[in-house]
Amino acid sequence: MQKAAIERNNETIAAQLTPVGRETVQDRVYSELRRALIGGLFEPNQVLTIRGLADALVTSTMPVREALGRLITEKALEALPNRSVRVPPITLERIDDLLRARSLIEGEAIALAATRMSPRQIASIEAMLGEWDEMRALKHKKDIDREATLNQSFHFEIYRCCGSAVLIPMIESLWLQSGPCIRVAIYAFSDAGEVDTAHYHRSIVAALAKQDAQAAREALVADISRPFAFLRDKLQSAATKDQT
Amino acid sequence: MQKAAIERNNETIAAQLTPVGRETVQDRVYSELRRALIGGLFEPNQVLTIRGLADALVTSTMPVREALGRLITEKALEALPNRSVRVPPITLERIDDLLRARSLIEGEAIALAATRMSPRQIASIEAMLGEWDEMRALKHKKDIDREATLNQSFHFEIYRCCGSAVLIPMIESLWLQSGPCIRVAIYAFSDAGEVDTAHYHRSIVAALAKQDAQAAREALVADISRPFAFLRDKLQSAATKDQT
DNA sequence: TCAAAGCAAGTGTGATCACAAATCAAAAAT
DNA sequence: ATTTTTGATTTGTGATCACACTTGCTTTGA
Repeated sequence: MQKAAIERNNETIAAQLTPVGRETVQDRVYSELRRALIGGLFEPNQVLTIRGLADALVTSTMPVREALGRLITEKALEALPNRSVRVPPITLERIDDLLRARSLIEGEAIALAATRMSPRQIASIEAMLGEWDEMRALKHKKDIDREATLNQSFHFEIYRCCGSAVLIPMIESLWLQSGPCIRVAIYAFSDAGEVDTAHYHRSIVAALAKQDAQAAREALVADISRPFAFLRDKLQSAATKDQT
Repeated sequence: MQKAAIERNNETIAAQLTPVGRETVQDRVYSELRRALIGGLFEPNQVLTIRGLADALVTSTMPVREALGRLITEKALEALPNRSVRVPPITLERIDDLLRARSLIEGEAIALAATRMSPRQIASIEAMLGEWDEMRALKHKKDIDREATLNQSFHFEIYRCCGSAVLIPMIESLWLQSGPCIRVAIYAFSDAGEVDTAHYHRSIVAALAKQDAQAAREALVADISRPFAFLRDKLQSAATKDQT
């Protein structure tokens, strides 16, 4: 019996091959819609139809309706009484509400991460920061999508170190909910002149490197407050203008 | 033209009729599964099959699979790599993780509620407390289901006053996730002798009546920590016993 | 001229079917 | 006796269809 030999052979094969994964269509639809939502491809109040999305994604309605259902339970989308679904509208209350929740939960996550991050993990984050600067220096034209993606990776790389399997999905849900709002703010930013966004990220990394949980929390809150505050002002001025 | 008369007639009819509501089958399945989960009808590690649930609920597979998908995104259920779904297992890490998240978020919610609750709302909570004692005094036999339901109403009545449409769904998700754990603890409680659960709730109400946010937060954390701590001890002793 | 009724296109929901993958048990081979 | 293979059953996934409800427009009636 060549059991050991066969076993060894299988192992060498396994070492060379990369797992193929068995992502379902529904998963791909879900990821794609998530990406679109966080990226702000859909604007607030826009209604989405199952068949419309199915056509756009070139699948049948089945995976789409299940993905939509999941996004609705995460409050990333909203089910109207008409049974149609839309991207939730932006209101002042919702902005404040989201910012408070994000400060609370992401603040806790980064405070936990501050005491747990290994030097290797810190270095990884710092490298990211450098790459970021590089990109920003290179292209004078603003690449908002790339910027947003990098920002997302930066934050979640940190959050992943908090060691909480409960908090992280909640943070993902919060990003999903604030995605459309943030994107509106970002676009407004690029018109209203640039702020030094890099500064915030540097102070986050500095606090993490010192394992200073409180400083990390404060730096993070300052970072995520920025677009919310901007959007808040924008909405308020729009509201007062409507009154005239 | 009798327009005014017709209008008046319609209004009187509308006043007598109660809206019929348009709950879908999927919604009912979802609610039912939620109830079962929070109530601890399913035990940790139990796998659920779509067809099995569909038969039990007397519907087709369609509403069930969508409800399951929603529960999975809320982390109330877990999707195994086999694509089958089970209720998540209890581990020590998960218990601590859930307790931390619940203390953080529910603590924030009650702190917000403490500054916002109207005297009328406080009175409503107090009345609940009385009804509670009454029930407990009446039946010497412990009615765990009723107890749990009342506890749930008590907490969410308070949380609803926090005025955050973002926090409340997160709390619901957390209850869903800790439901099976808690139920295990509760059952163990009833064997291990009763603790004065009423005391915790009284101190919560007292803090709310004084609008003392910090005291309310602390009282709440003490309240929700109790079953978690109990369960934690139980698991740890079981683990050490396994080692022998 | 304007509101109400009627019609047609579009949309979500649930049921059913086909298919592929997983699971389990019995049979075969070592 | 243990392992492997084979085959039957179960299970999740995706597609399609039927039905009910909504919506927007046209037509009808006052």
